[in-house]
Amino acid sequence: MNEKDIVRALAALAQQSRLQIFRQLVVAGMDGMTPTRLSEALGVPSTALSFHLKELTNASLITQERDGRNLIYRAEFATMNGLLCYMTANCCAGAACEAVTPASCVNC
Amino acid sequence: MNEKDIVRALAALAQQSRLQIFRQLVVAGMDGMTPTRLSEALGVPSTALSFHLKELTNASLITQERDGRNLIYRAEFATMNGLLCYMTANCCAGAACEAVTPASCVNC
DNA sequence: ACCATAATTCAATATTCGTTGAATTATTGA
DNA sequence: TCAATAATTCAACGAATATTGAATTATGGT
Repeated sequence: MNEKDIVRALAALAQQSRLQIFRQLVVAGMDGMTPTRLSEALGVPSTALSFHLKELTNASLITQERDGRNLIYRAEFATMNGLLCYMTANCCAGAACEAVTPASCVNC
Repeated sequence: MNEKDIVRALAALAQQSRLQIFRQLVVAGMDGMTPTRLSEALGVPSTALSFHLKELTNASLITQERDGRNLIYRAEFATMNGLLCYMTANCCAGAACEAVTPASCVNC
């Protein structure tokens, strides 16, 4: 994940509706959710929802899979993890400090 | 940290120059850096730098302290940590899953 | 007080973003 | 194939963002 990917992912999350959508999908886990359910749960009109789902998909923060006439969206945890790691990288030039490093960032 | 704070922080980081500034300050740790040094290190013109520093400050991602004729900016690790926690909260409805939870998020 | 340095504010501009409603595509079931 | 459901695309608009150069404020040293 390079700088451009990180900016893209952050921009995708830096919006109320999209942050809510993403968090909803994080909670849903591997079950995922359909646009219709997301729309009901969050009160986002379907046309706006489509737009936001595309933004999140372009940022690789969510994935899409078709199941009959429904689409299932799921959070992409690998991307989220990459984001968390990037932000704390090289913290305090490596010295012990007050900063937080996500548990799984040993190999970032 | 509520939803609005999170969106504000993410928006502040969702821009190439500001992400670079923030990371530079994360690396600098508690020493911090002056606008002049940041400008030199990153090649961001001072007027744009001021704008971006204000954005990051408004988002509580960095702090400002005066030292003589210099200002010293520092990363605010507490806010960054809040951000990391927020994104993984209630992951997979609490079930064991592939998601990452930052080490210090027990009390989020 | 004066000058130089440090940094910010202001005004203007081009670009990007979010939302809405209408129209369109895709899939299933009768 | 026809109707219904699921979801997306398109066009249009107002609002927010990033960048630039010029002007301004604040501080320290002589």
